[in-house]
Amino acid sequence: MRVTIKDVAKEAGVSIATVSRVFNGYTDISEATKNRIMKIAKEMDYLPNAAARSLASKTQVTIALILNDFEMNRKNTMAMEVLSGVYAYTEEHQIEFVFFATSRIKQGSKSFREFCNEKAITGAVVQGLKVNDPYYKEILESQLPVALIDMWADKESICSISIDNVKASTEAVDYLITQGHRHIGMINGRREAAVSIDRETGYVNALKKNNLPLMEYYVQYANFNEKIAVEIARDLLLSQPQLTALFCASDLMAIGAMKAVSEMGLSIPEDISIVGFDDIILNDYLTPKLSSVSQNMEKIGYEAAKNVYKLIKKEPAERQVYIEHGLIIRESVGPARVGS
Amino acid sequence: MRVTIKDVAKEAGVSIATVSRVFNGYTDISEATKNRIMKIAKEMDYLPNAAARSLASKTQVTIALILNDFEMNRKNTMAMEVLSGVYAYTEEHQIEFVFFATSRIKQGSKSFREFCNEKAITGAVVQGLKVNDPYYKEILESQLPVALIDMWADKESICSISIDNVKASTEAVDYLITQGHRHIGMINGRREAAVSIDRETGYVNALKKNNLPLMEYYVQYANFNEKIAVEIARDLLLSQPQLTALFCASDLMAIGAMKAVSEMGLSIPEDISIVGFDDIILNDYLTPKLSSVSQNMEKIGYEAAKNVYKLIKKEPAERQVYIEHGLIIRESVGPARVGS
DNA sequence: CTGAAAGCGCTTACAG
DNA sequence: CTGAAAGCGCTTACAG
Repeated sequence: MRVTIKDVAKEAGVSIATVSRVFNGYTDISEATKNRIMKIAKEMDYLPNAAARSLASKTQVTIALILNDFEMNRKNTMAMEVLSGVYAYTEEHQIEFVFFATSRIKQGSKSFREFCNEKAITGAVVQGLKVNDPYYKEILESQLPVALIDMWADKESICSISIDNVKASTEAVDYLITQGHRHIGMINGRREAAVSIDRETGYVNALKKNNLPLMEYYVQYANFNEKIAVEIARDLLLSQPQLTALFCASDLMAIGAMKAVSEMGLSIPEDISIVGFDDIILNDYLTPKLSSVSQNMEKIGYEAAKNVYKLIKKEPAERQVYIEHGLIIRESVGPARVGS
Repeated sequence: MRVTIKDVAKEAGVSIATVSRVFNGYTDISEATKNRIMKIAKEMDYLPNAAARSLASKTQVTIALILNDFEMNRKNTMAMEVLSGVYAYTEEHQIEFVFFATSRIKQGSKSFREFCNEKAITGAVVQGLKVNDPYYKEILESQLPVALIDMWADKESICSISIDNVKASTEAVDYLITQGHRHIGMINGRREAAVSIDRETGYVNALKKNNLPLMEYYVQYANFNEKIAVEIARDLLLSQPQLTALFCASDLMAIGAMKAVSEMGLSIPEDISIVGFDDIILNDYLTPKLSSVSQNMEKIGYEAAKNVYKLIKKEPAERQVYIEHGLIIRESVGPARVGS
């Protein structure tokens, strides 16, 4: 049988209330009994049962990490990194952590409120959600503190965490321009995704800033999908042969673009330069190595957890938190080819 | 405030016991009240609180996934896949799921029993453990049902899940021999790891079966580490120039070996053929693409959960469960170079 | 088929 | 500084 607070209390010759108090860090306990109880508890391998604790306490905090479309994420470790960051924060702060993987279909059968009810959630970090997902609407209607990763919502109980996608994209495209590129295409993600809009804005900003004309058809959408990106990139490069560089809103799409380029018999970066986004591990192993905008997903997860916790404690929290990003220069960008 | 069983009972005009019974699938309830309660519960977004349920019920099953050295796993998605498999099983069977990331250091401060106590664990799937980890010893001493991934323990409460590493390695080396290789080196992982021993046995078996002499110094240990593998592979190839192929006990080490080969000015597979192990996503993006033994970590996670559940229910479970593996042929293996 | 009541392992005012 | 007791949201024999 499991060891309970009763066992420890009996062993220490005190009431269960006293044992409970030492485990909750109350200060009005004599050092002597406190130490004795701690020692006995350690010997008996006792740790308060989390379920009982969360039931009995009105203040127990439980933060959920809700990962949408978790299964689809095999090629990058971003979901894992977010998990790692959220987990690290909850562990450091002794917050209960629960994990929930959902999908469009599952969102239909178990509502966000049902889930929160079931697990007594006090706050959630949500990743991978899209604006047309049922949970997005539910979160907007609920009062529950939520940190939304890579997604914006105008509500005081919600905090958005991401890198500054506009700025990061501007920098990436700026870098291409610095290398002499004047005709830069963009392979963007799903049109509706918040990050797509921001990354496109960044692209446009960079062109404007450098007085380069903005060609509408230079921007194509490949749904964050490698396979689609192959076709989109091929079509774009064939129809716009003056292009010398491609800015891609994800590394997976950049990899697709790279495939398209080599299938066309062109080389990177001599003919076409490519910059990706996310800086997934793969980049370093590609030939050529892919330059990319890096975002620290673990930090994003950590900060997301930190900010829901602020929201839970009703401390002032920013509505939009930006995490620093980077531009990792590798081999996929070179000077623009002459005559272009 | 959250909606509780009381709220639903009041709304439906029944006792909480009745509501509880319909949510626990009792059959001796009139269809009429059952349907009414379900309808009301759905409308109110009610789902039984898991903490209260696990406290009150003696039969509530909670399976933990314990991931050791989770942080170190950035380059492959194996941990994520195991998580995905375990999660899928627990969800399908309505089992409570809890996640716990540990490390050598954390194992020292929170014992396995304390953790199980805290989360009311009825069974655990454990991955990434080493024989000299404190938890390994604790698990051996405990009566708790545990599924150990890639690790063996001779105890009726423990079940081991992995691919048949001996057989898989034999097949991989056999394949190299089929391609004409007679001098095959092996870059193995940590000497103490169970999988290392099995994979080496498989290597030896293949040589024996084909009447090839076994040279002790053909086998080197690189700790499952890419960087170390670079050096080990270089040293091995320099000292044994007759080698035409390398069998590596992990893809990360194979990638290290590939680096060593190209740094030496040799090419793959013309000069040296390489086979890896694990079949991580990276393989498909390398140049040349890496051939490898594939293991379905998601399936392993799923089967691990299934088998702890059997153990929990005291159903007969095998002590050692093998999951099917594959040999994925890509570009890193060619015919042995002539004159060798 | 359904309800009243004890109990799961805790926390926390309330007394002293 | 410490204990007795109510209560958190459930489940489950026990009655009827």
